[in-house]
Amino acid sequence: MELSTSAYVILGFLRLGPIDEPRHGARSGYDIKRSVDLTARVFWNISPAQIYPELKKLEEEGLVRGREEPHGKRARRVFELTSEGEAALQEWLARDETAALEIRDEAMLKLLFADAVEPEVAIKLLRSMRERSEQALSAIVGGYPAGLISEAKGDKFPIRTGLIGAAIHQAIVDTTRQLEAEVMAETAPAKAK
Amino acid sequence: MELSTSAYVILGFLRLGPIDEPRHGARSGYDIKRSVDLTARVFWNISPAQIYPELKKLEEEGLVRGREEPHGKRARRVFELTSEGEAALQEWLARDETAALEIRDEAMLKLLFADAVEPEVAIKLLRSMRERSEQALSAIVGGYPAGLISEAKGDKFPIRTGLIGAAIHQAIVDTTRQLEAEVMAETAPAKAK
DNA sequence: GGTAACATGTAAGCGGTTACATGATTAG
DNA sequence: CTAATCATGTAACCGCTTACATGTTACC
Repeated sequence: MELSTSAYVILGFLRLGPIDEPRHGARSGYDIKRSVDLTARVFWNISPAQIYPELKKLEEEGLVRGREEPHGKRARRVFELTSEGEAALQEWLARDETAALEIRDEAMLKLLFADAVEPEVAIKLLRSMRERSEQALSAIVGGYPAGLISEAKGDKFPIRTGLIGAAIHQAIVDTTRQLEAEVMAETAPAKAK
Repeated sequence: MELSTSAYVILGFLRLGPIDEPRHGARSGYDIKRSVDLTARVFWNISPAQIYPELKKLEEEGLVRGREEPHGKRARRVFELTSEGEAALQEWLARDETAALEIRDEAMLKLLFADAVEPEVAIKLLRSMRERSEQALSAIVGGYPAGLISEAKGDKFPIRTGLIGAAIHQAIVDTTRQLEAEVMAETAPAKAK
């Protein structure tokens, strides 16, 4: 039985359980989307249009179990892992394959070609890259409480994953700051001597 | 006139000119693919199936100029930027918009859920992440001579972009190594005391 | 009373990959 | 002689995003 990566994301978050309010393991599609935005967004994204059909498929395959749990008149369908679902998740985690890493960064791309434009434009590029990573950093710090909740439940890896994300963006901040200085020094060499 | 990001990648590499053998500015679709693999792969990828149709479109729009330049009986179609193409590239570079950054990393994803499995599996995950980035680092170092060629032509940003890529992967190597040690210490607490 | 958040879904489209097809040339 | 590289393309498919549709509840 072949599952898409998105399927495993859903299984994984159902296992982690609610990130913000610790009810029990059961979660809605909406909750999953919110959790992804809170903890995984830096390295993975998933849209509602993927989540809902995927949950249906997973239920048909017996990897998750859903039940209606409306709040008043507001529809709400919550899911939890079956033992088959947990097994599928663990099999995926242990699977011995080199995991795919894909980065698509328009900013780096523009920087690569920045010799075609004035240094001022390049500096702007570097600055906006830096600011983007600074924002990502505070987003990770903002998601830190969510990690703490996981940790309270005995899950230590959400915070560790956040650490890696933070290190990546810190590296970008440091390097772009350095390059900004370098390019600016070339722009105004009149000041030297 | 709206262009896709892939279109700008092609324009950008045509402007940079040949990365490995400095002929003149003209380049084939095949060359573009090779250059991307050599210098931009860490943060952007593009497949032949995108390049060839896009070159045709760009020629129709007058942003590139192509001519046949066969090597013996082997077909070869080389392109160079028109002044309109150069202008389009510069407009894009200077355009004031927050550039999109998208990361899709299965390894990080697995790590996020690693509490579901034995610590040994998590350590394996961390190790393969580290090795992946170590490989990326040597790929960047391997592409360094290509950057030097650009620099010889007066283009300084290819190397600078490489510096950022290297910093990112160095950060991953450092952080995963640290986490490996941390998890291993928890696995074998018997040794303590 | 209005806006934001909660909540679930569908349809269309597109950007991109995989696989295939074809053939020439060079290096070992 | 054969494998690798050079070189250009097409067709099919698919994962994913955007946009849309719909209604509820909480909060200011």
